[in-house]
Amino acid sequence: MPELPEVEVTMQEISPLLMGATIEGVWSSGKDLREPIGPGVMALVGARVLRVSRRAKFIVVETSQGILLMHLGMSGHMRMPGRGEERERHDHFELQLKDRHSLRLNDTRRFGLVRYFRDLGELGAYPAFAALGPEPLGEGFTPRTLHAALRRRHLPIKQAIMDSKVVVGVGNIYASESLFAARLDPRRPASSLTPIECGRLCAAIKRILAEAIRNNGTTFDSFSDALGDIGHYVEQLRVYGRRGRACPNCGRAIESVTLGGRSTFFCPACQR
DNA sequence: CTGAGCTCCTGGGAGC
DNA sequence: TGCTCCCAGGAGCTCA
Repeated sequence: MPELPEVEVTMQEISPLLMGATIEGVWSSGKDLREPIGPGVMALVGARVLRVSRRAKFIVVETSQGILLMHLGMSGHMRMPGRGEERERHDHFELQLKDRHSLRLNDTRRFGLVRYFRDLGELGAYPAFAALGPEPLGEGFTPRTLHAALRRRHLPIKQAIMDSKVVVGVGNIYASESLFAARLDPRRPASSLTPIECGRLCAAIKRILAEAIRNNGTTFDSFSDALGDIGHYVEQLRVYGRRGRACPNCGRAIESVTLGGRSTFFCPACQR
């Protein structure tokens, strides 16, 4: 469910709740997520939240007593329940805040992540964090950097842009959408893209992700943001999940193929 | 280094 | 109704 736009929307919504708050208690379900929630998180009790940000699909909560890194995985979402609201099935982690609502992570499939770091240095040394490529909406992601990153990659371009070393935050939905916007066939070898095509793709990724953030992300079965609002980008999807329906450009039927084990949607006429 | 394949986990829907 | 199979927004691991 969550790709970069969903994580960004979530981060923006939990930020006001967390900023300046004092963490009174930390609870976890005892079930492992992608990895066990280590006992280190208990160091956050008594801490004051100083900063909330996003890097790739990670939410980073900096406090006076260390850093909390959270990832929503495939099925995670945050809620901000008030006092006395019962926990729900698949709630796995909770920050209890002094004089405020709590923050709860609910994650059905448990592919999410909650991990504690003592400081920014330790976070920066975390391999999954250190190896991250450029932010798609940042200045570090340009046609030039994209072309350089793709030059030696022979796998399909769709898979390449989902590789976080190339660019972070582009998941399965927005990969198809971005390639449609850039008029590029998702099956093309990444190395075959010309600098001009890399320019189109870079611009398309930025535009699609920014649009999705403005629309509160995409709702499929259940994505709702931390305020319980649903995302509306699903109404804007041009190709994803639309096999057999008409291409919004040319009217030809959208096709689907499997690339890297993930379903991929495209217009065989518009995308070359 | 690259890329293919498998894995973690739960739940919903299709088909029989 | 109930079973089995397939699929789902992510990403880390191993192996060739």
